[in-house]
Amino acid sequence: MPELPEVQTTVIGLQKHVVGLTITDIWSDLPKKTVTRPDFKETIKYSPYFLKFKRNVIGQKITGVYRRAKNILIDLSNGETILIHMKMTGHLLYGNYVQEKKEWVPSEKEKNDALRDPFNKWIHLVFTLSNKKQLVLSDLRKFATVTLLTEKHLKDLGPEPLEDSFDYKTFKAVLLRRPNGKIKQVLMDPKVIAGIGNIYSDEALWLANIHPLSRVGAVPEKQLKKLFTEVQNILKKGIDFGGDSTSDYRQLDGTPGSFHHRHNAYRKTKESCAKRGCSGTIVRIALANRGAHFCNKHQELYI
DNA sequence: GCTGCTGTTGGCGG
DNA sequence: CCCGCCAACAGCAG
Repeated sequence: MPELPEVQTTVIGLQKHVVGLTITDIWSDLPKKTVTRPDFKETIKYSPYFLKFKRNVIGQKITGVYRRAKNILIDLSNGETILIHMKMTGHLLYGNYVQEKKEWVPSEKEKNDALRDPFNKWIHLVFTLSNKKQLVLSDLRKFATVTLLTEKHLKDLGPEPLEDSFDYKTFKAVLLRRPNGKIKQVLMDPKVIAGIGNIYSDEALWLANIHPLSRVGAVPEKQLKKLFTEVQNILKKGIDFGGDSTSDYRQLDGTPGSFHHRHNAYRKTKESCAKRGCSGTIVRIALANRGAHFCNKHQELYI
């Protein structure tokens, strides 16, 4: 599940490998679904757009790659920017590929066997680059979207939690816009803070000793300060470990990250709490159509 | 072979 | 303001 650390891990790989290369061709087996119009929030999102996208992208040099929230942004020499959102099971891979029959597979000269991992075989979009290698999108559940960036895409996003300007004052102010909201839901809302999803919200709340159903406005200052610190710590740790590969996520070279070996809460249901001196158990509840995992002892509920 | 679960985001309705 | 529910999809456990 790509959240901020997974997207950042991929962006770091792209900055190292594809900046300076020119896009020479684009292929997709699901052009209408994967490459959406920039106004994809509207009803006509599946109308033909792929040809226009190709005209704007083929022949352009990649001048820079960066991240905003969970979006990968690829700057082109003509001033356009490609936006890629990996949603739940999408991830980008880079290597030597060939098309056999309809499917794209790593070529014989590709020595990196990680690209042959079954999680990496759901290829629905291929950028061929000027060095004859490919940048491909593998996406088992076909939810990822690619388009050209417009102003509308990023305007409602909350602040970036790892930027220097993101201090405790900002954190408190954005959270308190939803004082009666459940703290886990508010943390995951991209309009409040960018980039935090289910995994990292579970882990940050475990570290900060706060129950996920706590009301934002009822959490004492001291605990809120700790949460601010732990949110930043856990996101940085996710990046340091190359992201989380509990599920489909893989780094640009096809290898799994290793943050999922460091979980204390996410998907630890029924296990003993790992906090020192805590005799609690990790439990799972449904919250906002997904799972919330937390320790039934040391995470305090503030209502 | 069925059901439910996995999770991102925007949209809709109460 | 806050909540629940829904859609897109495919694999997997039971």
